[in-house]
Amino acid sequence: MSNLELAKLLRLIGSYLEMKNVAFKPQAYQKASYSIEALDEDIGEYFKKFGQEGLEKLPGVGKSIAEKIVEYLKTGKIKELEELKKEVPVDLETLTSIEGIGPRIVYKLYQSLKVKNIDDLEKACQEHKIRNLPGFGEKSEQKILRSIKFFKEGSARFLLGHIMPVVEELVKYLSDSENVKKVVPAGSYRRRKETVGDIDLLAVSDKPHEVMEHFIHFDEVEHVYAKGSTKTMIRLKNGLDIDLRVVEEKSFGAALSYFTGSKEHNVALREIAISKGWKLNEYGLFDGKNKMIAGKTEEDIYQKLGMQYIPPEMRENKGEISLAQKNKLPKLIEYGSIRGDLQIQTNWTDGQNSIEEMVKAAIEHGLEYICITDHTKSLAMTGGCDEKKLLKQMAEIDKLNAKYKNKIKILKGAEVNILKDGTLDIKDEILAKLDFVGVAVHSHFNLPRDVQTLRIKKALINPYVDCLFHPTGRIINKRPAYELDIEEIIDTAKKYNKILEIDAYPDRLDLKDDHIRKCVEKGVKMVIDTDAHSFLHYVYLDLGVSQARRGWATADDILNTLSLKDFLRALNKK
DNA sequence: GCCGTTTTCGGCCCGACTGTTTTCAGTCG
Repeated sequence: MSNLELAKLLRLIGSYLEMKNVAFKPQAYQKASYSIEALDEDIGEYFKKFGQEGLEKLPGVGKSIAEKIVEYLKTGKIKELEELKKEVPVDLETLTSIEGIGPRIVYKLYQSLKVKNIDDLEKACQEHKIRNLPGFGEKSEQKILRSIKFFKEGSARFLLGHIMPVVEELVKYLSDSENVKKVVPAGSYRRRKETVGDIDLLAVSDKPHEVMEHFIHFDEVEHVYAKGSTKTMIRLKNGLDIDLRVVEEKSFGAALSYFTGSKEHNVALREIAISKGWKLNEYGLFDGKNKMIAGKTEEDIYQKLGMQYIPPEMRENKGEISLAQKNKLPKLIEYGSIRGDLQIQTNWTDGQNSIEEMVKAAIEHGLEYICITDHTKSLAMTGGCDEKKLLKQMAEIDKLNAKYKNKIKILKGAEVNILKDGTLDIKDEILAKLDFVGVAVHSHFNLPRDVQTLRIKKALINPYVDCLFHPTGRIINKRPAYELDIEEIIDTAKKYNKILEIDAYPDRLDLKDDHIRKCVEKGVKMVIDTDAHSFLHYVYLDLGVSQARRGWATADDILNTLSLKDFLRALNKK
């Protein structure tokens, strides 16, 4: 995990330099930071093998940054950063994660009001100290307060996609112990909710003391709240709280069901048990004479209660129980069943990797086709493609298709920007040459609901457009969706045979579960894309599948479960 | 601070938006 830590420090140096209005260096640090993050090997190991010279071969890393990396590897610190921190002792990372607050503002507020952290900032707003500063006013004060509120509401929960690696690592660490018979994460993590508050792990073991001892010695543990033989609670270095419970084998299913939830789902199950004169709790399902009739597996419990096994992603008591009782649960889309990724950015715009690098990684990931969808020209900050650049990219893709002929198919596409009036920033004649056209909103988030809806509808019904990317524009924990009549967008997609995207990127997951269910009900087709900006991002495909399963989608609802041939046929039918 | 099949020095994605302002600074992506 030291790669992520180092990347964070480099990014922080960049932010400090930005704070002081230093030109160009911030971007240089940012770039180097990406590069470290993208390295698929531990930076320490890499350094051992290739030395400082090797570090300097990493894109964006030159002599100066390489030296800082070596310093970090040897001492765990970077002197320059320590000095910057001393000079301006603010919680820069947290402050700048508030929308609308960047390094420059942090600096100004520190200089004038000694604002060091979010609490200081909130207080300064409430005491109306900010509105009197040059360059600020009443509105900026209110905007900051709103952003803080949003940040605080969201930040207690972790993004599922961000914590999955460490949870999986922990589960593997526990499984590797000879004293652990099995270990499974329960809770909202198992239901694959887009954010989780904490993690509940369940384990079966004959030697709980040894297991707990092993547990608290996991590398990432920062603090042990409590340690007992059936329950131990710890906090990881990343701030995530984890409870481990050791249960008896005969109760494992009951405990798993109980701790997986949701609470509402469990209450409904218990009511069904009661109606039969039984009792259901975390130890098992018991009949009127208190004899245990199920509990070892969840399957047994559901069966005894007279219904189909309900996948965790559906357990929200939103109608799944009555369907299960009628044996009519949908057959949810399976993990690993996506065959093509249709939203991929490359270094032609704001992606980290070249088209070829993305292609190679896609092949390794077992994908049968991908679509390159770089941003278009009006998104200037990404170096968006204009018509000419798109044509050039198409030629490049032709070459790569020849080179990787029997391994993968690369489709030509774009993430075309929807302008304020609902027109697109790429001419139709060029769109006509693309295999797959996605459109997306990247500006004017604050239009009135009806105007926004009309704008997006107009873009979607363009005959050359196939799909609406990240339809609601939300960024989880950061920015709410724009005002939008999603039902009307879904109806429009139905009417004009358009596809809506499930963007699987961890902080987007857009469409969200409820919207997906509406699409399923109305027969609107969807695709699951990673919105990859790096070859590392293909792993997020299954996060999209999780979201789709939470929206009760079957493979039929998701077009990129199809083979290339069938997918293209489905596109051409439109 | 990094980079180079037009450069080892001189560039470095840049435009829209917001909230402040009478011309701009800061953020976003």
